[in-house]
Amino acid sequence: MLIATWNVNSVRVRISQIERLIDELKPDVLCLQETKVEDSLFPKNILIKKGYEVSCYGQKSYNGVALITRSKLEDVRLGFAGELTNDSNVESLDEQKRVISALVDGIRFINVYVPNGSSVKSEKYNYKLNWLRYLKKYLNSQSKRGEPVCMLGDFNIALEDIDIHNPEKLSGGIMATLEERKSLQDILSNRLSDVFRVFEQGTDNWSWWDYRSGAWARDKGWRIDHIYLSNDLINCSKSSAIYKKFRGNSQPSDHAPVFVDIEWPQEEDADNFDFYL
DNA sequence: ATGACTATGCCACATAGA
Repeated sequence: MLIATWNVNSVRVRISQIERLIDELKPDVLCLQETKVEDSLFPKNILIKKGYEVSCYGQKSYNGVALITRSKLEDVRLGFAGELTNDSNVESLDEQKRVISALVDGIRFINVYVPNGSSVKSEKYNYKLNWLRYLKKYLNSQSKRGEPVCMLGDFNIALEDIDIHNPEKLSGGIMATLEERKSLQDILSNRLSDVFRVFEQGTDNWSWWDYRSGAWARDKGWRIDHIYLSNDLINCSKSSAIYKKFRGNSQPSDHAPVFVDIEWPQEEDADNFDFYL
């Protein structure tokens, strides 16, 4: 099962590139962030014609997330309210459309677009930290169902210094403060792992390059787009990579797609298979 | 360097991104 996440920075501007990604990789699950469009204007039909189901949760101009899947989308949950049904505070948080989840082939996909935070001194930084507190509540609530989990998207946090091209200068700033990193680690705790790091331990693996200052040409990026798998799924992972070439497209998103390939559904006797060869 | 690009909304620049 091939799973991909991509911050497209406008689904309408990027739709032909999304089609190309689908034709090239044929992902089973594609999660988009920053779709920047209200649901009635989301270009669903193009994707349906390619054999996909689409569920989107968006708004005009800003934010917006979507799930695009080959298999049936089940138990779709929109916003924090979709999971935290008894929390009256989530209504105002959901004014920004940043989280959608669904069951696909028995896996709970949680597609998130974490707020950027602007700068550490900004009020938006507090909004980000509060949003992360609710993401933890969300995970705590959904984990009671015992579903295998794939939480993925644009986290707007570089977890380690090796995830930033210039940690000496940028560590401690927005997307790389101790507070943000601890918040995300706290959400992951012992239940979710960054699957990219199972296959690649080095630096210089970026998923986002600023449009400005020739960041792409100079390869000065950050790795802020992540795929987290629960322990049962980590054992099924076969590969994970950043599809860097899409950042080199003409009129690109500033993010590249990230994907993971997992063995799913699991082979019945996978452990014994080698024995019989 | 409170900058640089890019997208949106409503057609002028302001806002947001990261």
